Amino acid sequence: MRSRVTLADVAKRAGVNVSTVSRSLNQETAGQVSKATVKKIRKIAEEMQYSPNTVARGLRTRKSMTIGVIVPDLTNPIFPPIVRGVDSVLFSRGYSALVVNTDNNAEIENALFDSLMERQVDGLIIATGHTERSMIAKYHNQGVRAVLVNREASGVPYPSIIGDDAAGIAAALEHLAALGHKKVLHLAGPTMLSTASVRSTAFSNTSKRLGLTTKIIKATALSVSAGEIAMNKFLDTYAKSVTAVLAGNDLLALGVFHALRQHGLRAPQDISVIGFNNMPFSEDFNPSLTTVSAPHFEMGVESARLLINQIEGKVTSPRKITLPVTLVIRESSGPVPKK
Amino acid sequence: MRSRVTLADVAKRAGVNVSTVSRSLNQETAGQVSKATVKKIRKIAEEMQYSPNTVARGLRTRKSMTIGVIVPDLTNPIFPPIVRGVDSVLFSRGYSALVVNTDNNAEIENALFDSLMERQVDGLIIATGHTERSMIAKYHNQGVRAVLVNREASGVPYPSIIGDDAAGIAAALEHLAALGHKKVLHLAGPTMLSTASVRSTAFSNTSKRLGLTTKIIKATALSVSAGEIAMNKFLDTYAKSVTAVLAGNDLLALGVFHALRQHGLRAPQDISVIGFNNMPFSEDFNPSLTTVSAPHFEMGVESARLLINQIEGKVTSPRKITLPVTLVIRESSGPVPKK
DNA sequence: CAAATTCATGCAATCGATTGCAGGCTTAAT
DNA sequence: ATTAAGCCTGCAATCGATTGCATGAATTTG
Repeated sequence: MRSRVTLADVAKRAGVNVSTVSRSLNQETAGQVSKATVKKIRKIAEEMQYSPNTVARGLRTRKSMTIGVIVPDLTNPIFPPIVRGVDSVLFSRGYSALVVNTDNNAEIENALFDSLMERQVDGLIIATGHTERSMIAKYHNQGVRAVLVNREASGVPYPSIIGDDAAGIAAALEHLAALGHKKVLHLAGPTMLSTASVRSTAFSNTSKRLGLTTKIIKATALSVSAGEIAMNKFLDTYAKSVTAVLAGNDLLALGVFHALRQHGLRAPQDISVIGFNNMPFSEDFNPSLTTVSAPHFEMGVESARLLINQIEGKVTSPRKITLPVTLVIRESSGPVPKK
Repeated sequence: MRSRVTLADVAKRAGVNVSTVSRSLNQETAGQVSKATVKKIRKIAEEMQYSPNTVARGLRTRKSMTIGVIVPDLTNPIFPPIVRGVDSVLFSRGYSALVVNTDNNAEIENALFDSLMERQVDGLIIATGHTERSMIAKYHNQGVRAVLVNREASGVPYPSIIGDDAAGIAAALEHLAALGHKKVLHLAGPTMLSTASVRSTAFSNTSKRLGLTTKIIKATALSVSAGEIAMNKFLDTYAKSVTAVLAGNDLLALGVFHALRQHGLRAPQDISVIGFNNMPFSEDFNPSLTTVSAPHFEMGVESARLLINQIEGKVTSPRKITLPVTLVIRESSGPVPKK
């Protein structure tokens, strides 16, 4: 890399001290310098194409203008929209995002956390459901500023931004009930994941209220293959015991599609299927997936706003922001099959 | 953030100078310190949970251990695998990735570039096809180290890692020819995108070799909606003039599906459709998409390797790495319809 | 045993910014 | 005209590491 223009270079050319250049170029301190000098220095800096060295500045100011974003796996299509939402806010405020993937592995998460701390990030946006409470507690003990996104926050000292999972589950079940379904399966994600347990609880509550007969099975991960395995196992023994399945997320729902196909069953003719998230391309699945749409981009936006306000001490942030979700009805849900 | 343990803290506790601590903790300089001292200092550092301040180190060493990764849009499903490939290498070598999205907008790209430079990134991984040659030239003039990924490199001073697009297109066309197709449409991406023009050229060459009759239309972007619009327009006037369409990528192919549906046509019964990339979930489309599988994760891996080797001056890097692709045959391609 | 190396450590400069303090100069007030 | 009160600007410390050079001790060599 070619060496870049420094404050000292500009100062020399302008015949002033570096401190004057620094003050002239910084919005808040420019008032301390005469208007004429500011104008002259800005012109020279422009000509020389001066641009500040963020690393040097960060050392002195103890701010890196960098935010760590911790996700389980960028390859899961709900995360890119969140990251882009985060990014849009961060960039406009002069921050950058350092995105890391934990693969839901505590050891990796620890290593990544250390790496982020060494890089002096100013805060953390945590989108991993898996993160155990102890890990969060550790962050907090170290005085790390953070917000949680797409993750429940109970008993945790950080604010969180979530979609209204309970309302989404309720809307989905009401939709099924309206279609005449009485026996519904819930394919839940692993309980260690906060979204999974929240949705699972909402499922139990709502189905009780609606008077539905239910079964609940658990997948070992929030992935297509885990969903497929769990659903296959279920179909092997209980095939005709339910007329609909509500999956913990869209990937699990996709796994359900695969399993149904392997059992010669079709959605929605034999069994209705509903997912959660409205992930990109879920409308293009075969059949197109009825699902609960969560505002992932906005969740990213809100989490970044909250974090930065917290960092810059602007406002006392709310404990929790719940964003509305909407049920998107597509082909995969239909009336109860006549037997 | 709580203030962290510094070298000086460790030095004081150990009763030595900071320089001794620094040398003891750094692999390459530990030899300059007596074994006993090294051992003692490492123990103390461990106890105090010392971890280096990357910002301070970076200022002195003029290395930020950070790499800028420039993509058009993380939301396009081919990029997350590339980014994860990049990340896997970077992390294991102690680097971090700063991922930015240009949305194929030159102005934004410029701003992002400046921001990356201010952050003293050690190099760039460029995955934007759009980047004009002039922009690349600018990077090079500033002495920036970079590699291109998923992007053609002709006439450009940086090495590049690409999939074997020509071979992929050839395989797809041979597959179509073997199915009896004689009249094939190519739905190309905008020519300003390097992958689009490479694939377009390969299409022309191969179809000539195979003696196919062809039509070529262009979408205004590599997106579902752009593909849908272009294909709808084509179908409005030339509906029955081809029996197959080879799309410039999977998103365009998905747009083709939409347009076909709107015209009451089905793939592959009426028209066969082939995409490019084998993006995640393309096997779950309706119908499942025949496509050319490109090794995106490996492309990310190789690009990161190349860049780091270049930065650390290990080897003279090759000008170009071409990774093999494979045709994945699924439901969307079938024999020519009997009329 | 003296001279020459080698070894281990400390001192201090450096990277490129920001910022508290001081001093010179201008302007205003008495 | 003298003093007080700004207004600008410069000096120098600082952030937390790395590293060239110097120094004194330990070891080797002749």
